[in-house]
Amino acid sequence: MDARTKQEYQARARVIKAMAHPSRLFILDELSRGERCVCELRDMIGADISTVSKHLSVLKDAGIVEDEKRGLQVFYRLRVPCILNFFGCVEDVLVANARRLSADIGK
Amino acid sequence: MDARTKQEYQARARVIKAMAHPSRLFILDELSRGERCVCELRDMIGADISTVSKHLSVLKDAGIVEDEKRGLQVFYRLRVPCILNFFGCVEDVLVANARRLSADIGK
DNA sequence: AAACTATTTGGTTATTTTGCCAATCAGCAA
DNA sequence: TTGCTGATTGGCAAAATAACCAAATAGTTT
Repeated sequence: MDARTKQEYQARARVIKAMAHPSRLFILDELSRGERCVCELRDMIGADISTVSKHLSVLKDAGIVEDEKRGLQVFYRLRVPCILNFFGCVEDVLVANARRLSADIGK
Repeated sequence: MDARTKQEYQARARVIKAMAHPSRLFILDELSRGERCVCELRDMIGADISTVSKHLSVLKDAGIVEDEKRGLQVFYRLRVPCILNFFGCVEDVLVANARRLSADIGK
């Protein structure tokens, strides 16, 4: 794998890594239904607002979400909607895992 | 977010986290073209074979790939092909990022 | 059985990530 | 200006990841 190819995979990994956290997945799922301010997300997630803010900045740095300040609040929304395609496939993996698990128990 | 919902997002994050590494993304991309043995992947990635083996076990534990031993070699293949849908979207994010970057420079 | 090959596992160290608290910043209201 | 609210930033300790080497395992060949 040459240096150029390596960089390409690093760039891709950076995007996926940004999604690889329960709270951040939740945020993406929620934003798929429309924009939300930080305080709404904090209420739903139940973590410190600084924690939620940092999760959002991870998503923003990766280019997955964008923000807009209106008055006191900052609203976040998805920047690239295709992100949602991910969920269906992840669900497929989980279903397959569940099936394997019950098959293994059957043995 | 109740405990049950939290667990669901944790399960999803586990799958995505398994993909969130350059070498593991490369492996998935490569496996999309057919099964490969560990030594082939090691040659392509250029890391220690123990490192590659551990990456593969991360993907396997997540239920994304499966392995089969034939003779001395262990072959890995994708277990859930829809994983590949991810790449297209990740690419979209990267293209959008590149566009934003050049727009910012233009300012 | 002994030597050899392909892979996995254990252990160590370095690095990254996470989550909270405290402090700061930005916008609005009194 | 002063205070209040929403959000971000800096800093720290705990936890999770990553890569390598060395050792162990499994299967082949001689």
